[in-house]
Amino acid sequence: MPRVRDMDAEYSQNPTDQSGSPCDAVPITEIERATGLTRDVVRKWESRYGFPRPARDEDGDRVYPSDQVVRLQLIRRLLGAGMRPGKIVGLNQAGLELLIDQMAPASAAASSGCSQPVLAALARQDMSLVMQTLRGQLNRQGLSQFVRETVSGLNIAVGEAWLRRDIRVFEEHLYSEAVRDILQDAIRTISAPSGSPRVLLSTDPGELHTIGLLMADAMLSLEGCHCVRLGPQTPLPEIVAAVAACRVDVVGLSFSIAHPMREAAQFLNDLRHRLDPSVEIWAGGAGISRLPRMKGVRIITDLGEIGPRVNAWNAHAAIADQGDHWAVRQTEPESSRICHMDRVRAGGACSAGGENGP
Amino acid sequence: MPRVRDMDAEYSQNPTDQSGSPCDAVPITEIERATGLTRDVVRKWESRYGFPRPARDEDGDRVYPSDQVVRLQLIRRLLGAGMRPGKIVGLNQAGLELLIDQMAPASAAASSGCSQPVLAALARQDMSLVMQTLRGQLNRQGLSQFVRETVSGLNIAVGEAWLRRDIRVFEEHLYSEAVRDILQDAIRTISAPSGSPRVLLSTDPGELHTIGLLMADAMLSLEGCHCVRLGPQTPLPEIVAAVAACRVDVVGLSFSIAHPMREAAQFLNDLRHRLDPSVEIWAGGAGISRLPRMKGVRIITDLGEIGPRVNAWNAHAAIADQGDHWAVRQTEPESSRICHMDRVRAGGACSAGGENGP
DNA sequence: TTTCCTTCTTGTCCAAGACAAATAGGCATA
DNA sequence: TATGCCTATTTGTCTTGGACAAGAAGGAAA
Repeated sequence: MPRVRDMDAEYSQNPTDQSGSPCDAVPITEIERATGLTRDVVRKWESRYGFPRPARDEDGDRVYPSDQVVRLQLIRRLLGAGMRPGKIVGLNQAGLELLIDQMAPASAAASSGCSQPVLAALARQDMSLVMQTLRGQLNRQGLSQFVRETVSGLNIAVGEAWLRRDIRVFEEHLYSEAVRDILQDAIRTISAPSGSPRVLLSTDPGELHTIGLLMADAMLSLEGCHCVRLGPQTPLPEIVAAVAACRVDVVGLSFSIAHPMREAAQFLNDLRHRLDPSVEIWAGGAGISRLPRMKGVRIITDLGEIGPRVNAWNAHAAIADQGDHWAVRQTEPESSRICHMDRVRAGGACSAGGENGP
Repeated sequence: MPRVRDMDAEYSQNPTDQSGSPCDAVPITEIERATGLTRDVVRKWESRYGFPRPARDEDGDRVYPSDQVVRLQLIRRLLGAGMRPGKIVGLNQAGLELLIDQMAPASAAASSGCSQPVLAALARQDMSLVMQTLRGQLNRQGLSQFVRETVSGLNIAVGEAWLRRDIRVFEEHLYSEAVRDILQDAIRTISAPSGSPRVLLSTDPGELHTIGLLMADAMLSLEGCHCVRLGPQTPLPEIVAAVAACRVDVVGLSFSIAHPMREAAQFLNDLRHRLDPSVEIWAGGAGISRLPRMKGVRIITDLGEIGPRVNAWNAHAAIADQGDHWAVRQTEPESSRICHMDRVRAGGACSAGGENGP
């Protein structure tokens, strides 16, 4: 039965915030953006688990108090870590935080390397110290190790620090910008104008985490690949068009945890069907960590895989150039698709989650 | 009434695509992605205008033939150019293309400066030529003029070229990345670690166009300001927290045309009420072009205004240091708000609708 | 020409339910 | 103890038909 927009006093728990501030009356659209959960899901949770329990505005539309938004964000992260909605939706904040604590009890990532000093500097908004520390680490380790270890670890550490409320969202943003700055600068200094394979980098529409993309760009550039960056939010048909126009050999995509996995799977599937079979798809990021295996899509669970992967591609290309292109590519042993995609999960490339929303 | 999932033979126009290819049986989720239109809108059009008219799969779910997807994409473009749905939804493909052709008949912006060569190179995806042309122009003009004239003009030219179908969305993305690259590099070379005022730069949540932000960053850095970049999509409370924590003097915000104006107005209003009165708000971008004047918010209509504005701030700060801070600030003549804020529209860059919403 | 007001258009949200795909849990087998 | 299969439950996505406010258009008055 369609709802009737009554102004029943029953719903009068409206916060009557006399300043007119919107922060305690978040509309459902904003929830979608802030949490990555769809409207339908949020409404279903409400009816199934009794949470969230939004107030209503004068039109009868749902408006969520900010503490419920925070709880939804915590739930989203726990979901990404493998929890089931039935177990955690409806837990109060203390319960959620308890789960979080006992889930990532000082993970190795957070305490290794230069995570501690960076987090500390971040918490004081001392960006020059952050930059200095990162640059120092980059110079010590070299770009490859820096990306694979330091940035990966920091992404996880920052995400966990947010979860633990050690740092705030805007500090996460500051971190993102700092890393973006350093990576972009480093990539610029590598000149690989005509290497192979040619790789197109993007994220699916709705994905904003560009750090993962930059990390991939760095690793690929180091291997001599020619990277075509499309930036975030490229619609599928445009990716297809760009692949043809720019004659790329590989499409690299990054998915963050903030994104519904279902969509990522469908996106990859559609993309696979629309691309020439000779174009490979390499997908990475925490958003696809527990994706069912798909034919014709390579899941990159660790940035360290990129080097060997590029070498393999070039080897195949060399053979293919002597004819028999397809046969060789097809007989590629399927087992080479490693499946220890456990770790990285919730911690892969861009799990820092600093953008979209929270 | 809730639908009943019947398998009525009435709907048997299902394309029975034996290859299983999704190309002629596109689910509604894919429509959302491919067109940027929401499910709700597509369904409403179906009931209101009789288009699109999807087939149904065995579950009773809508599946769209690919030609209808194409028509929806054309409609989306015309909508972005200001047409009304009632006039164009339901037109056949020929009618839609006719409308597109007779619109956008080559504007002045597209033919000035180095727009022509850049557009031509872009249409061939010759990114090294694009970069070379832009860098040359930057060196000839200097950063300030380059930003104010070349980039501004190109943003418009690229947007119009997209409308005319001279370039595609992915080529617009390539342009964005190129400009981002060049601007970020140029900004890096300016060192102004401790200048004043300290400016925090962000966009409201829902805003993705970062080029405008980079342009502002460039202009501010040239004037010796210390810029704190928060990146796009920072929620309002986080901006407030960041202002306090980073002790900034000015908050700079960019709004693109793709954003509903009333939201921008409300955002600015809320922000104004939550910030300390001594913190100024400078807002720019085409999204606020015809905003009613607001107390305590400076509208920047032209990037050229930034220089004088910074000078004025520093002069006021000097006076304020001798007391009387507020009185002086308040008597600033309001008339300095020029109104030829037409250009810069959407930052042109990503206006193509590569993102989520209509 | 500009400003105001009314009417139409159009996007967003709602409720309640249907259902498939994913997952968990039990049980038998190697 | 591990592994595979099968059933029961969970959970996300899609459905219909309608309500409604913000926005645009069109017309009248200044």
